[in-house]
Amino acid sequence: MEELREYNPKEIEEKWSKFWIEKAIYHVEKPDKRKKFSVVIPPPNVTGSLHMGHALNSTLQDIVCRWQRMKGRQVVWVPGFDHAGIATQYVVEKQLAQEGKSRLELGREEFIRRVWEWVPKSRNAIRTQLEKLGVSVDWKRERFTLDEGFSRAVRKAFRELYEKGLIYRSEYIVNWCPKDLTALSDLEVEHEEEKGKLWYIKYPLEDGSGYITVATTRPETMLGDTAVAVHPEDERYKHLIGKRLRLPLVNWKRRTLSGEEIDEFIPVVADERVKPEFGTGAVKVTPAHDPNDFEIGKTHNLPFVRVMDEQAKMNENAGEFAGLDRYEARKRIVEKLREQGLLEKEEEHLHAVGRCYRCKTVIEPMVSEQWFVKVSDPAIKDTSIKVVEEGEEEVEEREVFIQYAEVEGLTITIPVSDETSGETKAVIVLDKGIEFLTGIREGELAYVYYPEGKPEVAQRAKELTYEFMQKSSGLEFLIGLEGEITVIRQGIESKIEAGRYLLAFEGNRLNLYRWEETPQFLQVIESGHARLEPVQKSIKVKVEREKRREVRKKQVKFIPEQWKKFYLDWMYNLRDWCISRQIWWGHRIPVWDCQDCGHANVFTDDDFDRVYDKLIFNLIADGKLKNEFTPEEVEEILKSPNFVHPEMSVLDFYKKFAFHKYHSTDVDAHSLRLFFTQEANPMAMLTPGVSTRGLYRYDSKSKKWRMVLRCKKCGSENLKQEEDVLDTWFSSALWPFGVFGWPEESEDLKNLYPTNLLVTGFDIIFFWVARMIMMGTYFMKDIPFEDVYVHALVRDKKGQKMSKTKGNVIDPLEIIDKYGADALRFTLAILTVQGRDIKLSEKRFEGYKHFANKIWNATRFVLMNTPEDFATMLPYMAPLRPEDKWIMTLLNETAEKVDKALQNYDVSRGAQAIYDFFWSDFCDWFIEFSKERIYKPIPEGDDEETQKEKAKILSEKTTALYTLHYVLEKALRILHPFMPYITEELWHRLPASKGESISLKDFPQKKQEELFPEETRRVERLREIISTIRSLRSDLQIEPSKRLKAFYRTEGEFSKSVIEEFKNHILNLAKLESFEEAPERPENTVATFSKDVEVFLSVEGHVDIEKLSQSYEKKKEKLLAELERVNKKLSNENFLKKAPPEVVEKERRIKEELEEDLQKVERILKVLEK
RNA sequence: AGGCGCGUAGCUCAGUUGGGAGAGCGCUGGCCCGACACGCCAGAGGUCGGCGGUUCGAGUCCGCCCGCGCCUACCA
Repeated sequence: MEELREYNPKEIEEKWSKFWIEKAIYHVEKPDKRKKFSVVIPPPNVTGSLHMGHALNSTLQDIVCRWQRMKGRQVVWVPGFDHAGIATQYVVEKQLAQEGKSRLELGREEFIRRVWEWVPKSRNAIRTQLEKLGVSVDWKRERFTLDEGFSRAVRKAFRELYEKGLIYRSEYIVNWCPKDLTALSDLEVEHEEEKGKLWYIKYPLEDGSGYITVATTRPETMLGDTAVAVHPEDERYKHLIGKRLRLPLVNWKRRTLSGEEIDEFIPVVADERVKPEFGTGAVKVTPAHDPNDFEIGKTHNLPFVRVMDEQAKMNENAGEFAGLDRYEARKRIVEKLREQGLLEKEEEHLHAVGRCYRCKTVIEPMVSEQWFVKVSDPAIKDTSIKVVEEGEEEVEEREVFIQYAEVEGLTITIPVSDETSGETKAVIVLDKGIEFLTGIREGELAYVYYPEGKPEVAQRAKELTYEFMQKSSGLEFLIGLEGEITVIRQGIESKIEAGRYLLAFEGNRLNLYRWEETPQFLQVIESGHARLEPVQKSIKVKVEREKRREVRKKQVKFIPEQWKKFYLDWMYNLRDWCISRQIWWGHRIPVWDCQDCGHANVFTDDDFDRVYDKLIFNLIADGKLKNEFTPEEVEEILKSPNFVHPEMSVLDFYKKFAFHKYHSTDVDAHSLRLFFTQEANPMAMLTPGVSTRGLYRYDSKSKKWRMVLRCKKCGSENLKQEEDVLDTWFSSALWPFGVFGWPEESEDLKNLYPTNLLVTGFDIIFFWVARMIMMGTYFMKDIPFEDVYVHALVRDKKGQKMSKTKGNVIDPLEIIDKYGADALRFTLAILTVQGRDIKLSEKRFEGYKHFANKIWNATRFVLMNTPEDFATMLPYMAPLRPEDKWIMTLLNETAEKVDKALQNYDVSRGAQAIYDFFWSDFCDWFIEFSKERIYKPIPEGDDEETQKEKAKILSEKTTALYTLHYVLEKALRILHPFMPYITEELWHRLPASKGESISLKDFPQKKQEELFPEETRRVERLREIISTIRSLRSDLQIEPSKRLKAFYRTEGEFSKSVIEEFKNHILNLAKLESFEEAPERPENTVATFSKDVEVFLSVEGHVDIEKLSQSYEKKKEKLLAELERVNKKLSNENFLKKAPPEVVEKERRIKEELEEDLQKVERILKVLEK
C-alpha cells in the first residue's frame, strides 16, 4: 500500500475544497420536496471578514447538512451575502475620508459606484474563507441581497405591504444618528447606563403667582418645550392644571413643524404617564425630541417644535443658541439659568443613554418623516406569535387514486445505480415469498400489488405504507417479504438469511426492516438510485378512489427552547418598524411622489407587461441605468457579467432567478432601438396590437432615450423618487424565499420552502429571525423554517466579547493556517454546548489538531500493514475474534450516539462520542490488540505443518486487517460531518472505498447483528486486568520495556476464562514474560488485585516499599470512605423499606465488593509492612 | 426595576426522567515499545456558590440569599 506521509492539513484541505466546488457535488439540480433538506445561510455582511462567530455558525450548519446528506436527504444549502447598508457605507466613507473627500461632494451616483467597486473585493474574501471552512453549500444557488432578482423582490414586497396598508409614511419620533445622518430602528440603538446630571429648573407661572420646578437630564431641549405635564391626581399640582407657564430664556417666536409661530407660553397638562415620585413630579414636554413627550404631545395635541438640525446643532428655533452644538448649548443654557436664578439645583444622576450601534454617537430622538412597517398589525403580529407559540395546522383534503393489482407469482429485481456515475452497483433479487409491493408517486400511495384473492394483504400493505410515509425522508416503495434476499455486487452473490422483512427505498437508500409487530430497522442494504423491475404471471387491476386528509403543523421550533420565550416576549410588545434610512447604499424606496398632485406612486415591474419594459424598469430602479440611456448602454449592462455569478451575464441572471417565463428572451441594441422607436412613434397608434402608451421618449439633443413614468392619479410626469433606502433587514427578512426566486413561483420555491433549519446567534433573533417569520408567514402563508438552532457567542478566554478594538479576536483564517480547518471545526463543535457561550483560547485548537493527527497516524498504521492483494485474501480470513466483536459493538454504539446527538442538535455530545471512540477505544486498545495478529512472524519452511501454520497466521492477520478496515472506514464516515477534509482524504486511500466522495456515502447506523454483549463484557474485563498490572508496575517504578514474570490467583470462573483466553494480550500489553496461575503468593512478588483476581508481580532488586505503601494506604482510605457511605445507607431502615429493591440490591453488592477489596488491600499492606 | 442564564478538579466545561462525582487542557512520575513525543503508560487533584426544604436518598427538584454575565424597560 502507498505510504502516508505526515499529516499536512493545508495540502489536503486545499485539494478537497477545490474538488468539492469544481465537481459541484453539493449542487442538487431538481430537489424532490419529500427528500429535501433545505437551509439558507445567514448572509454574512459584505463588509467584514469572517470572525469566529461566522466560523461557528457555518460549522454547525455544515455538520447538520453533511449528516443529513449522508442520511439520504437531498441537501440544498444556499449561500449568500447581505449588503449591510449602514456598515458598508460607513467603510467606504472612511476610505473617502482618507482621500480627503466626502460622499456629499461625490454625489449619490458616484458614491454608489465607489461602493460597487469595493464590495466585490470584500465579498470574494469572505467567499474564500467559507470555502476554506469546507462548507457544503450549493454555490450555484448563491445570492446577494442586492442582486437583480432580490432588488426586484424587495420592491414587490414593499408594494404589496404598502397597498395593504401595512407600510405607511409618517411623521414620527425616531432614533436619529447625527453623525451617520440617518434614522435607526429601535434595535440599532445600544443603551448603556451613564453618569449624567439632573437639573431642576423653575418655570414661572404666567400670572406671576409662583413657579413649577421640572427636572431634566437634557436642558437643551427646553427650548422645544411646548408643555409641562403632571399626574392628574397629584395634589401638589392639581390646581395648576390648565394654567400657563412662561418658558424661561425663550423670548423669541418659535416655528412648529406645521409652520405656525408660537410664543413662550406653555400649558400645564395632566397625563397619567407622569410618575409623581420621580424628580419633582412635573415634567417638561418636548414632543419633537423625546419619545415619551412625543406620545404626550400627540394626546394633548401640543405643537411640535424642533430645535436641532440633522447634525444635532441648535437651529433657528433656538434663538440666541442657534448654531451651537447640542452639548455646547446645554452648557450655555445651564449657565444662563443659573444667572437668572432659575436653576434650583443640580444632582448626579445615573441614566440610560442610547448610542448608535455603529458609530457610538449619542442618539438624538427627533421627529421626522419616515417609513414604517406596521408590524403591530394583527395580520403580521398575531400570525408571527401563533406559529411559534402553538403552531398552525394546515389541513389538506385530497382525492387519491390507488391501483390494486391482484397478481400471481410475483418476482422483483431491483438494480441500484450510483447517484452520480450511474453505473450499477448492486442488484437485489426477490423471487420467493413476496407478500406485497406498494409504490409511491408524488408523495401518495399509487399502487399495490398483492396475491390473488387476498384483499386483506392489500389492506395491510396500505396501512404499512402510510405508516412508513410518516417518516421524514421520502419513501419510494415498500416490499413485504417472507423469505431470502439475494444481493449481487460485482458479480458476487451474497444472501441475507431468510426471514420476514420489509424492504423500503427511502431517501436514496434501500433499507431493510425486520417485519414484526412494529417494524424494526435492520440495515441499509444499498444506497443509490433504485429501479423496480417486477415480473408477474397474471394480473387483475382495479382502481379505487380514496379521500386523504393530511394535517401538517406549521410551527417554528427554537432550540434550545428558552429562546422561544425570548422571542415571544418581544413579539408581544412589538412597536412599528422604521424601515427608511437616510443613506444611499441599499434598496431605494420604490416610491415616486407626484410633484403636482402629491400622490405617492409605488412602481414595480408589474406596471409593465412586456419583458423589455420590465428589464429596463428594473435597471433604472436599481440605479444601474440612468434616466437617460441609449440602447447600446442597455445591451452592455445586460451582457456584462453578473455580480454574484460572473459566469453568467446580467440578462442570464434575470432569466434564471427572476424571469423564468421569459427564458428565451435575447436583447440587443438593435432590437431595443426598434422597440423604443415603435413605442414612441405616434404612427404606432395606427398599427393594431402595438402599445400606444408612449413609454419611451427620444431626446434628439442628447440622442438618448428615457422611460416615462406617469403619476397613476393625475398622469403628471413630474415625479420625484423617494431619496431614502430601506433598512437592510427589510431585505434580509425576505431571504428564506427571496433566494428561491420569489415572487416568481419557481420550482425551487415550491420544492425548498419552507426551509428545514436556520442556524443563528441569539443576538439577531429580533433583527432577523422575527422579521423572517413575519414576512415569511405574510408572503408565503407558511413558516420560513421549521427549526431555529440558536447558538452561543464566541468569547475570548476571559469571557469577553471578541472585538477588534479590544484586540482579542482570534482570526479563523489564522487558525486554519496553523491547525487546519478540520481542527478549527472540531474544536468549535465540541465546545458548543447548548445555551452556553464559548470561551476560546488558541490552545484548544492545538489539542484537536492532535486528534486529527491521531486519526492520520492510525490510518497510516492500517495502510502500511495492508498488502496490495488484501481484497483477494478476504475470502480466506479466519472468524472474528472477541476483540473484533468488541470493537464492532462499540463502533455501532458510537454510530447511534452520534446520530442521536445530531438529531437533537447536540453537536458537542456527538463530537465527544466519536472522539472518545476513535482515540480511547480504537487507537489505544483495538490497534494495540491487533498487533498480535498483524506482527506475528510467518514461519519459514515448506513442510506441510509449516504451510498450515502459515495459512493460519495469514488468515488471522487478514481478519485483524479486515476489522481494522471495517471499523476505520465506518468511523471516518461518522466523523465526516465534523472533519470533512481529513476523512475525505483518508477514506479515498482505503482500498475498500468506492465512490466520488465520502460525503455522499451513508451515515453508519447501528446494526443489531453487530452488537456482541458477551464478547464486550469479556474484553472490558480484560482491560481492567491489564490496567491493574500496569498500575502496579508504575507504582513500582519498573521500566515499561522490562518483561516480568507474573502470577495470578482467582476463584472467579469468568475472570479466569478471560485471562486464559486473552493471555497473549495480557503478556503484550502489560509487558509480562509469563502469567501463570499460582495457589499462593510466590516468593519475591508484590501483590495487587482487580476485582476477584489477585496478581503477583515478581520483582528483583530494590523496591520502594515506602512509596508503594503510600499508594495502598490511599486506596484503603478511599475504600473506607466508600464503605462508610454504603453502610450508612444500608443501616437506614427507611432506605431498605422505601428504596426500590434493585437499588438496595445494588448497594449490597457494592458493599460486598468494597469489603473484598478492602481485605485485599489490607493483606497487601501487611506484607509490605514486614 | 423586571426577565433569562451561569456558579462542579488549577483552567474550560460535561453530568439526559434524583440512586456509587466525569472529560479535555494543565500538573506529577515513568517511557522514543516496529501508526503517532501532535505520542504511550500511570497518578495527584472536588464540603458540586451558601443556607433551608421535599425525599429512604439531592450536583440533579423547590424556596431564599450571595457572586458573575446577558437581555429587556417610556424614571424625564
